[in-house]
Amino acid sequence: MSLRHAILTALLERPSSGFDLARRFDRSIGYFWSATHQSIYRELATLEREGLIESLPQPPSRGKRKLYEVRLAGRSALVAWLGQYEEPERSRDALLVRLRAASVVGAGPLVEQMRLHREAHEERRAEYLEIAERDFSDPHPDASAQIQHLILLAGVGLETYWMTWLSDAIELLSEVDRSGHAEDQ
Amino acid sequence: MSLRHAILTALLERPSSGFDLARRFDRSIGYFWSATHQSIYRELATLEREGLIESLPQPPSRGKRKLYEVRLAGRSALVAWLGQYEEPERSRDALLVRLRAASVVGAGPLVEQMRLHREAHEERRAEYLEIAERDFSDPHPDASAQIQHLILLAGVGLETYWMTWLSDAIELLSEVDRSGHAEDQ
DNA sequence: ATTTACATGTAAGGGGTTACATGATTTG
DNA sequence: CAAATCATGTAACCCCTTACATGTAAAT
Repeated sequence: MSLRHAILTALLERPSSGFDLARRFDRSIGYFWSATHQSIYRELATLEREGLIESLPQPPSRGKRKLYEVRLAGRSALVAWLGQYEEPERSRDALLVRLRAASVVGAGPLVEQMRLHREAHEERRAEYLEIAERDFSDPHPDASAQIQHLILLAGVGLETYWMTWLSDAIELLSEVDRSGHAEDQ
Repeated sequence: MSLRHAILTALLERPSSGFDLARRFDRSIGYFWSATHQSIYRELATLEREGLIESLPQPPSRGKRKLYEVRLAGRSALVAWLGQYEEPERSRDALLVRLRAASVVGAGPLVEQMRLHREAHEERRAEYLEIAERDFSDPHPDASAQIQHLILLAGVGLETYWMTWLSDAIELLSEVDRSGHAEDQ
């Protein structure tokens, strides 16, 4: 149920088309809730059917921009959702599952994969820092900007965390590799 | 595709029933890939149909334990999967989506939710530390134990990270609340 | 004998991904 | 006018979750 509320949030800030939303997701809400254009279009259709958003009147045709804006019912639904408590989800990380498998059948090419993951996290971190500098360097930000900055910093911190953990992991796996393989246990 | 490989890993360590796996997942692989008993039973059935695992011959009946073990093809499939590179997934966190919404419609009861999340992360962290002390205090662990310890420490670090970030976030949101609401922007 | 814990499943539905289809607009 | 880019959608499938159904074994 998060995608629809992410969409409502984005549309409240600025009426947009599905295509716009897809692009905006890639560099803001998408840090913590990525979405493909297909899922966005589907959710937009559902939201409109339910009367939470409406498309600005334009001749509807396939290749034409279709702008949506949030109706009052949509804003209420968002506020209501904001009030619902959800337990924190357990994270799902295929790399950790691979590492767990490596503890049984040997690391194989996993160390190299971890190096690539570390690079990916480095790049993502750099990207976030760039955005932070560009969009949140105002010395007297309003409340909204402060919160958005905080969210971005959550991303920076997470990427940093994985970078350091991966470095430790790579080091340990390399040592283990040198001094007898896991398979031999 | 991670669940099946998590299951193969667990079964390689010890032939188990679906019920066993569900319990073992709760306190090991489940740190990074949780699974309900329903999904485990379904995947076990699929794996058996595909010939990657086999059930030990016993009169199959509904309320009776059904032990599975991994066949050679299953081990090969696991090793093959281990060699496949996957990009790191973007994390999905409904709380961050809520916070993003709060930057538009105001924080409302979100601070209290964040306190509860912080508590949940504290508890999970304590749980992991307990397991670490109980299972990984051997001064000369073998390679497999070292890797499993490393995975557990990834969990500890993540929980710690979210605890500190949430503390910062709660503090900022409280300040923002005191000095004029986000809604008023 | 009944309750509780153990154990295995089925069914429906939600939400997401990948692949594919199609039209409109801009640029060389 | 051809190609690239912008833009909206459909269809099939995958994996997971929630709710429900059912049977066995141990404890009181």
